[in-house]
Amino acid sequence: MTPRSTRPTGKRATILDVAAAAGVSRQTVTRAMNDMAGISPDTRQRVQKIAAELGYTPSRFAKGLVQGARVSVGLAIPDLTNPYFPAFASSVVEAATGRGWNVVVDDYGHGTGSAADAAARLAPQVDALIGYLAPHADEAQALMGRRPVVALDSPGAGTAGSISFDYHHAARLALAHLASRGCTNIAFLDSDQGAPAGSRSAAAAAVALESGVQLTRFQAASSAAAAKAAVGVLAAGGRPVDGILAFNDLMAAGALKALQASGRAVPGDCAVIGMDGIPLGELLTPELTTLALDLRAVGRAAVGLLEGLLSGSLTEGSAEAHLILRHELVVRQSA
Amino acid sequence: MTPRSTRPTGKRATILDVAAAAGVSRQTVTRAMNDMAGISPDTRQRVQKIAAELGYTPSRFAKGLVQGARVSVGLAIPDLTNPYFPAFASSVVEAATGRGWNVVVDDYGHGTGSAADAAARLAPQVDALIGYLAPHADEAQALMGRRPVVALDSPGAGTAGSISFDYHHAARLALAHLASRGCTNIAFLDSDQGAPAGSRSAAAAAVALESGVQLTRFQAASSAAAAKAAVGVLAAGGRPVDGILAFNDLMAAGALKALQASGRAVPGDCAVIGMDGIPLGELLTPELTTLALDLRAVGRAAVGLLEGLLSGSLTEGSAEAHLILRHELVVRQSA
DNA sequence: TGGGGCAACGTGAACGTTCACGCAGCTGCT
DNA sequence: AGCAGCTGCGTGAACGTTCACGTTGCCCCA
Repeated sequence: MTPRSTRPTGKRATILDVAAAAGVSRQTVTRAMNDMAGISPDTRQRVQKIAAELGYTPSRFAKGLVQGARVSVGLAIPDLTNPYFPAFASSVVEAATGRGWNVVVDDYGHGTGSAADAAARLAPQVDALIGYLAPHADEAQALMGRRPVVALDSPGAGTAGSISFDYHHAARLALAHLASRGCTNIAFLDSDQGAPAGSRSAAAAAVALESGVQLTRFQAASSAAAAKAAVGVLAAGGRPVDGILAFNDLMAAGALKALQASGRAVPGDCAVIGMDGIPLGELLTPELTTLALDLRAVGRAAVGLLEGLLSGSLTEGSAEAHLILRHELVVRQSA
Repeated sequence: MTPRSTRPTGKRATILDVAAAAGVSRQTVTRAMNDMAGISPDTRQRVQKIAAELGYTPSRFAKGLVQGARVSVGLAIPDLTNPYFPAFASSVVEAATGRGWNVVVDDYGHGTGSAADAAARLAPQVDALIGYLAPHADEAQALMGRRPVVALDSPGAGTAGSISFDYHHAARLALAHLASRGCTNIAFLDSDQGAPAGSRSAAAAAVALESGVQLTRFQAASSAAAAKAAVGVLAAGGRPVDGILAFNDLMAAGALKALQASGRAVPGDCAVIGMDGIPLGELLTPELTTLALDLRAVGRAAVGLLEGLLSGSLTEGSAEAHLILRHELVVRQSA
């Protein structure tokens, strides 16, 4: 039917197939497809039409091989289901798209995957890597070789760049606020995932000590359901907690639900502070007081670091390549 | 310092640099790097060490050129900030990762971008495309040529595959439930984005007619804040609405907030039904009654369609390539 | 009438891998 | 002694593009 030229029907069309079908050379096809000069309007149209008919699509590999590659960055995320991460991912994608880069996302939360698996999958495909990689950030950097890795919330890792958070500062803000509300028996609801769990509760404990606040720590998986269950147990037994600081807003939401389910008023009987500052917090009842991060700034910073590292204007491991960001207390209704 | 061989310091190391430094041939380096047979353990180790020292990383372009490409699929999303989309994206990423594919994500919601922009960015980079592309699905398919596109919620588009939703069915479920609760003056809070806005409100209107329910339709942007504002206006004037069906859970959450802010009880004074069934709904107070989609199934289905289309076991445009999924009513507290 | 210049098109080379061979040298069996 | 077979390694070719030149034909002006 359609004149398929000599192409063996089944393999994809190459530039040579188009050239043959149009009776021109490779280069002329290139000129037509890429809107380059040095070709007559007639020929251009004719070639484009034939290319479309043949279903010709230039090979991104051949193109990448001969032209310098377009930067593509890997984004390793533990769980797109936790609203914190899409909020972060969104800002990374935005910043990357603005630079003409593209982003390959890997969510290693499904099944039993670890950050190391994600890094292994991404490494052969990308020029740089951003991610919540703890506790496998070093392994990820090894897999990437010279190519830069920016690790989030993974302090002390040997990656080219990193962004960490000042949990001492966060704990100070939160505990001071809870104390000023009259809370005396405060619980720190930590996540059992990621690396710096130890550092976080250590920070919270240290700050509690200096400010003379009674602080107990307990752990749960980083989800609303797990937090709910944990707080349910907590609320049931012993001396009642009158303030909860959660490791993220999702866990705080779960805590809220559990408290309400057990008939305790928030913030009346127990105040709750979250962490992250995701939009979810404003939708809850009561609206969530939280330690907010400027999430768009975090994504921008990560991509900015990568840009510096890739261009060489930032040397890997240098002080400027390791940012420490601070949370800000946003007081709403829950505390 | 380190013996950099003849490599011009600055260009990236190639397989030839490694071969020269190790005093072996290209092929032996290949054998060492890819754990192939036909090489002595000693040589393998030596070559791997030298490769690491030189920071050698095989070019994914050269590799892709000579071996059949690893499938990479584009995922075009309007707004990662709306929790529906990460939930969907998460299941797509999971299904794709399971097949050894990788996923390039483009969020075209930032700035003034449209689905067409996202498709244009992704087209040169991927072998297939999944996305909420309305109303530019046809354009996206054109950009992709023969490569398959699976469009979501974009019925009637000329894409190779599609997944649509039965809004008549959804409207029937919701309106019947609201009617059974005694609601008589119901509002449909539609989104002003995407293509099938018309079809959705048409479906709702049709169903309202058959069931003899009074239905007014109003529109807002697809965010909690916009929904809040819209409902605020609605609640202020005229005859009070006693039931709201929102286009998605995020808008429903906004509606909830607005109603409560204006002192109206939910569901006492006004019932609210959302759409999507994202986890957020369970965290709200009252918990959100919603028309739920099995989101993981949607992602699996999209990737499954793509697999069929890529392998040729599914012919593009055939009936089996166009799925229609149904929502299920999950009754919680808000209606 | 010669030739400078431009428009339109073609050709060798290069990008960095892997594939499919080929070729030594050694081992062990008949 | 002869040779098949294995181990370990090397070489030409191919993948599909673009870059940097060449080459042709034609117009126009001195």
